[in-house]
Amino acid sequence: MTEQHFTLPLFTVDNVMFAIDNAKLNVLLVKRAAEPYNNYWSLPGGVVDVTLDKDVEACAMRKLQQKTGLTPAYLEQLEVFSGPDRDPRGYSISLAFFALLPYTPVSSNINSVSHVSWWPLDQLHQLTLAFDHQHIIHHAHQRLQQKALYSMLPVFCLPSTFTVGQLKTVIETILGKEIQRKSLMRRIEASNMFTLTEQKQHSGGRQAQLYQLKPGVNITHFNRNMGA
Amino acid sequence: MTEQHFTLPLFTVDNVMFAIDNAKLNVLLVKRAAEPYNNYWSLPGGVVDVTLDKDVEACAMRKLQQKTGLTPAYLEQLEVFSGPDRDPRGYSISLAFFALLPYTPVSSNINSVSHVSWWPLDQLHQLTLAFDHQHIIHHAHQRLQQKALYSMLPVFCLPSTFTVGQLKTVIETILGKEIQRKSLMRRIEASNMFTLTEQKQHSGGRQAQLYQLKPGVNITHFNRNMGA
DNA sequence: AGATTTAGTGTCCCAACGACACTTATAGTA
DNA sequence: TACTATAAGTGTCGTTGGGACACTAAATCT
Repeated sequence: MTEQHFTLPLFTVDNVMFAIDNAKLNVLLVKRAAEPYNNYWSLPGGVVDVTLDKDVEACAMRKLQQKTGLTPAYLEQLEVFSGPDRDPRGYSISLAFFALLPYTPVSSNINSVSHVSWWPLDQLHQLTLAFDHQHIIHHAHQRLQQKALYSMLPVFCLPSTFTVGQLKTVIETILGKEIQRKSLMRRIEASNMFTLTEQKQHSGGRQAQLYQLKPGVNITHFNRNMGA
Repeated sequence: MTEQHFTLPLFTVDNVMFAIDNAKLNVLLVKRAAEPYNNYWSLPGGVVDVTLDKDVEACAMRKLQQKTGLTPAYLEQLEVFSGPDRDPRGYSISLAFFALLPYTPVSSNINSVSHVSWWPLDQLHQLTLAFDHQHIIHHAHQRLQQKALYSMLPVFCLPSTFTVGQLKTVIETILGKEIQRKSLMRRIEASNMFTLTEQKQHSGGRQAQLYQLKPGVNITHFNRNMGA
């Protein structure tokens, strides 16, 4: 492995992918298999390949696919983190992405990475992550909480059809506090983003209405405050 | 594992700096003095100097200072624009910043750039800008309008002490529509971000109360919808 | 002194939402 | 079959923020 010395800063992409499992918010991490931070858990990311990636979003998607086998349901730019000290190899610039997905177990037999794993967010402080990835995750989490208050983003943590109860649980998990079911239904109604389907049962209760995203709806354009 | 050889994309920083003059929203542009797009108007920006810039924000500030002589009152990351076609020299990645400043005339005798000038936003469509800068400005404008609705950001287009009337004019210029003075005063009150000072007159009317940002207030953390 | 102009207030109404009690539908179990 | 637990969904009150707009206040101009 050749040690590279940059006169130009190194530009990389990192992904903070969230999913909800077992009523907990999880982040997808990969164990590094190279120096620096060999064997440390880190965010899945990498370097842009100008022959493969039509833009940085495509790069982020490709890296996620390649390193974790998963494809996010939602992806957006979070923020650029930069400086001379965040990578021991020298000045580096990283564009962090923020991604959501319905929880999917990961198989860790992906090439080039020894391990892939979902980690509950509330256990991350026990780990020492590579680079400033702990810091990046913290920012991503804050963004997720912000957006959960005033947008419908959390639906990307659910399958394509879902019930109000499921969405309520997801939002509560993200926010770490309870919300009013009534308020959520009003939001769903007012957003005009969803259609109904048949029915579906749940653990010992009345059957819940299934909702579904209307095709071609831009979910990021709904503004309403909740529990602020 | 084999170390792959990548053609590294060019990473640059571009600044969309807004100011209000003559009841119009203006963008600061510089005339390029090199290929490609020689003599085209463009956003002031450049490449990171790892010896000078402690991070990308510092780079953005330095480039603005160096190319235009102005220092923004507010600066935040906008978005990363990337792809193989936005720069004829090849694959490029640009982090765009979004900046605000009380209007200040520019002197165009800055080294390395032939001209610097404020351009009214509503005249930009008459120009052909370098690269995808028109596109970037469009995004920045949308962001500015969004934030003008639910934050106090527009105060950065005013001197450190200002009147409600001035702020009203600034917001109306940004949004392109009138807002209620009463509503604005309620927002100022509710935000708890400002203190009062003495008085000041205006063209043929009652003297207006001068407001001032409280020290150490993070202006980005006020959420309230206006005119949405 | 009166007109004009801008600053600031008082008040009505409506929309959004938290809170919470109430009704409805389903599964489990006696 | 009835009773109970549980989750889904509704009705409604009260609060809050903000649009609309008329009103008062203070300054300049003629």
